[in-house]
Amino acid sequence: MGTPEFALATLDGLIAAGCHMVGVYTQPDRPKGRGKKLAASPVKERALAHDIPVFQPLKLRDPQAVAELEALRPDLIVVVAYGQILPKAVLEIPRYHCINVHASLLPKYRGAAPINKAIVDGENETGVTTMLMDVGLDTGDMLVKRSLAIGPDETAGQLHDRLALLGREAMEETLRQLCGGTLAPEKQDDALSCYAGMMKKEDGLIDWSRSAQDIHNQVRGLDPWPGAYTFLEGEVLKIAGTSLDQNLSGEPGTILQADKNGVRVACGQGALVISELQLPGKKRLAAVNFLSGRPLFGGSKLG
RNA sequence: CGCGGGAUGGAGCAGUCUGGUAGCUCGUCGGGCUCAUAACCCGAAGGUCGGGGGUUCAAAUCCCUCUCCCGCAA
Repeated sequence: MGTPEFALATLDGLIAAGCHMVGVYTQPDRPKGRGKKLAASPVKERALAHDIPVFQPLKLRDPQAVAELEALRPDLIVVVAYGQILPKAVLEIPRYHCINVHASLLPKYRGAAPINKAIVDGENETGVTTMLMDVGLDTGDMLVKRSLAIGPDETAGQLHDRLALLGREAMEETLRQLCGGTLAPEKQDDALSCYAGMMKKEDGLIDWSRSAQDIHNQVRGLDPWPGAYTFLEGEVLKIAGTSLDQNLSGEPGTILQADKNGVRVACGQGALVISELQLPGKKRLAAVNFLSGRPLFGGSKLG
């Protein structure tokens, strides 16, 4: 069971491992993109390409959906970013377990947006954890953990891709242990847990009174989605590709310099160097190109 | 048919409403200045104005249509 791109690596791993998959569950096709056209999830497309039966129940709680799943008689259910909470009735179906791959070092960052939140919080390490699912949200006993260091300028998109691969590895190791009978479930320490709720558009609004480091974390943690933004003369201005300049300072939100090297903006502490900017209807542009068509001068304010 | 913005020399934009010699900031190339430079000065090359059709003496500009890109919303 899985839905977004993040789940593809693990799905590929299972396919490569030669697992016999009786079915793939994914979220129903939803209106997507500009034309509001129905779009299949990445997992659905991959499953179809491998001739694996696809199931897309609107609600997994629906007794009919539960019965349908039961009829498949799965030995094991692997869940990666499926997007629906599995009810107790479903958790009890497989002969062995329901195993989930989660993109954080549990018990930290349970929930929907662990990758983004870890960066926004300025963490320098994260990872993936596989667990035996229970009725709680990412609260099951942990099985295999893999960690990696977060680069100082790494974006959520980059980290996402690395963690997806790490997740596949963790899942493969978990399967080896399962087959070898060496699984060693470990309880989570709830006292150390924290949750990463779904990211919202508003989380991208920049508060220039915060430190340059904090804003830098926010920008890369929300890149490529939902994106960090501020306002330029009443227009939404998305920014990306930031770095720090601790030698400059000024009234928060003030543009200190704007040239081919980037747009330097004063923050509560230090300054932020912006190398990519984007206005509504325009493409994301490198500072040098952006400034060619839209000159910015020191002294003007953002926000 | 969800709303909206856009496609103009290599890059980013203006010009479109009020049809009539293609403009700006960069980049590139040549020359100059300088101990030197991504700095400054002078000069040059480079464009079927996204594709197709129509109106007109004349279309980047007006009308129809197609393709692609992006913001919002989901």
